[in-house]
Formats: sequence, C-alpha cells, structure tokens
Amino acid sequence: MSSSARRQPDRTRQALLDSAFEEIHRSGFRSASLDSILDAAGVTKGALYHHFRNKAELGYAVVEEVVRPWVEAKWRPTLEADNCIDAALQVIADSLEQRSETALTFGCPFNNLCQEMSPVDEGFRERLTAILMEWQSGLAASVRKGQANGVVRQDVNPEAAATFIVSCIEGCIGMAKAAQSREFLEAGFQGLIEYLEHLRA
Amino acid sequence: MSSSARRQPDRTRQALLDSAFEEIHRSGFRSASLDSILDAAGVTKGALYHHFRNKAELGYAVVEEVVRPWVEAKWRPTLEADNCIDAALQVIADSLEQRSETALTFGCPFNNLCQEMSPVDEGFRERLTAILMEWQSGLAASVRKGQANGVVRQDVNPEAAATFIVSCIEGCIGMAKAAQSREFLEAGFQGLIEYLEHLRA
DNA sequence: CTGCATACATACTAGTCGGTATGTAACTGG
DNA sequence: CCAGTTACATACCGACTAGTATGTATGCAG
Repeated sequence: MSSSARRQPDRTRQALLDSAFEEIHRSGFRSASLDSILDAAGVTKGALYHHFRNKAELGYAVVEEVVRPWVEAKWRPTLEADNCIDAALQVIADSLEQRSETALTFGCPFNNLCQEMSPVDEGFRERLTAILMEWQSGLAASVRKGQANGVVRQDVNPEAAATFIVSCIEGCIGMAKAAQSREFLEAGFQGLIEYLEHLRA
Repeated sequence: MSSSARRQPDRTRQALLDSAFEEIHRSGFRSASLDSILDAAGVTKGALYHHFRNKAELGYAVVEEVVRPWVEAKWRPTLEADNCIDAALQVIADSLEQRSETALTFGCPFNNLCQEMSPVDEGFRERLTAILMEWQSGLAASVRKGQANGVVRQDVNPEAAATFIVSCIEGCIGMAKAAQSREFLEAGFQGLIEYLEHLRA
C-alpha cells in the first residue's frame, strides 16, 4: 500500500501547503514561523527546502494552489447563474451561516494576504491582484448578463457595481474581525443585501 | 529658547509616536522594527524604554494618541452635520481627492491595525474596537438625526446602515490597496455614493 | 545487482529581534 | 551650590528567525 510508503513527495508538498495556509491565516505571512508550519505538517526543514526555494516561494504556492481555488469555488455559483442577484444573495447567506469561529476571528485568508503583502512584495501583489481582478471582472460579466436577462437595472455600471460588491464583502468580513462580533457581520451584510435588492430591475 | 534645549521629553515622546505611526503604517505593527523607529525619531533605545515599557505599550500609545484623533478628525464633520448624507458624501469626495500615493499604497492606518492586531492581541483589540464602535455609533446617531430632520428614509435601520457604511469605506480603501489602483478606489466609492443617495427620503 | 537521482532529516550558521543593564549628562528642588 | 531625579545614550544579552550544509535512506533505471 502506498499509505505505508515513507516517501510521498506529492503528499508531503500538499501537507506543507495546507499547514502553511493555516499558519498564514492565523499569523499572517511575515509572522508565520516556518518551524510552526513544519511541526504542523510533520516534516522538517529538509523537506521544505527540497520542495520550495524559500519562504516567499512557499507563500506564492499557497496563493496559487490553495487561496485561488478557494476564492474561485466560493464565487463560481454567482458567476454561472442566470440571476446574479439571487445567486449573490445565496452566497452571502451561506457565508453567514457557514462562517466558523476561526473564520470570524481571523477573517478572510485572501483579503488578509492582500492587505498584508500587496504593498510590500511584488510577487504576492501580482498573484493576489490577478485573483482579485478575475473575481471582479467575473462578477461584472455576471452583472452584465443579468442586465441582458432583464433582472438588473440598465442604468447600473457593471464594473463599478462589481468593484463595490467585492469591496463590501471584504470590508464587512474585515470589520467583523476587527470588532470580533458576529452581529457586526450580520449588520454589514444586511446593508449589502439592501444594496443588491436595489440593483433589481 | 526651548528649541536649543537638549532635553525635551514631550518632544521626544511625540517624535517616537510619530515615527512609530509611520513605520507601523508601512510595515504593520509586528514587522515594524524598533531600530527603524528609533532612527526615524533620531533617538536611541534608552529614550524609547524610558517613555514606554515595551513595544506593545508603544503601539497602544500610537493607537490612543495618534490613530484615535486621526479617525475622529476625519468624521467629525459628518457627526455634527444636520444632513448626514451630504456630509458623508463630502468626506468621501475629500478622501478621494486628498488621498496621497502612500495612503493609496499602504491603506488606512486604522484598518490596517484592526486587521493585523485585533485577532492576536487583546490590548490592541480593546482599543481599536473602542474607536470603531465610537465611529459606528456616532454615525448611527447621525443617521437617526437625519431621519428626524427628514433627510433620511424612515425605513432605514440606523445601526445597520452605519455598520455597512463603515465597512464599505474600509473595504474600498483596502481593495484599492490590494489592487494598487486608484480606479478601483473610485469605482468602489461610486457604489457607496449610490448607496448613500438611495438612503435619501 | 549497481549506481544514481530523489526525498527527506539533522545540525548548524548568520543575522535580527525585543529587551535590559549600566553609564552619564542635564535639570530641579532645597 | 549641592543632591537627587529625570532623560537619555551605549553596550550588550538571549531568543528566535530564515536559510544552508551535510548526511542518509529510498526508489528506480539500466
């Protein structure tokens, strides 16, 4: 059986990515300790530096291979739906319901990384901005589709609306984290829901 | 003249607070180097540890004595105005105009500290949440006043609206920082402006 | 069965960090 | 004018960091 094999490079690499993602989520990238990541992954420095050139490369890989799919999965339903408003409302409702204590405490992993690393590291900025722009432009296309389907008001600027919606979501989650308060999250999302309803044709 | 005096404890303390504020704004609190702060302030560790017990106390003092007045000054006009919507729109317009390159690059000092420190340090969380709640509740009172004055719709929930507005502002600035893009900021604020207009009676 | 590349583990280095101990000059009350 | 306190500067410590050098066990090609 492969489970008893001692050398499983893919598994080891994934374990490193997963534990790095969690440690970064809790401590941020720069304060994330490689030793903590290694402990959580159950490997040593030799394994880490065999799979990644340095700490930054590990971080980049976390962005590309963990954060990116995580963001995409969250918003795929909205991007594919015929009625983007209903779909967005559903995502918000799910997000409110599913949001665990750690997610409320530590916020959105994607946004955390954006806030911490975009201004100080080009490699992070490029990758994170790419994800952000995909999300935003996907949402804008979805709004445009909604206008074509007659469910969104024609006088809405799809690009601006998409940018605003993305900003609101991250803003609400961020402020809820700042206040460490679920009510804050619910109140913020309530405003977003009203804004979304206001977009209806 | 006092300007030639070599010992000016108040001035020294303020210089430490100011350079700490800037260094924290650029690097975040945990990555802020005391040595960099000392260089910028033109003093040494002896001076720092004479005025502050440790790095955390310096950070707390920055929050109380620099960040708090900074946030309050920004929103005082809105809280005092009779028409809170017009006042808020004016604050947004000013914010867009005045926002310097470093402010766009490094974002909102208050929000940065909230995002970084609230989940991991009680002392920061208490102080930052206090500022946040003052801002939010002040804004809620302002909305309520607007309803009394007949400029805001009666079916608006003042608390939720205030929470949403605060979240939007920080969200927009944060996403603009993430994208390192002024257009992103303008697009996000455009959505907020439409939301505010939608609150009118 | 041999030999080499891969996939790690272990031990270590160099540097940076926050914090402290000590020395000293300036100011102040008596 | 002197004593004591305040306000620093300087030198240093221990802890922790990312990263490296080296050793070694595994797996696979020939």
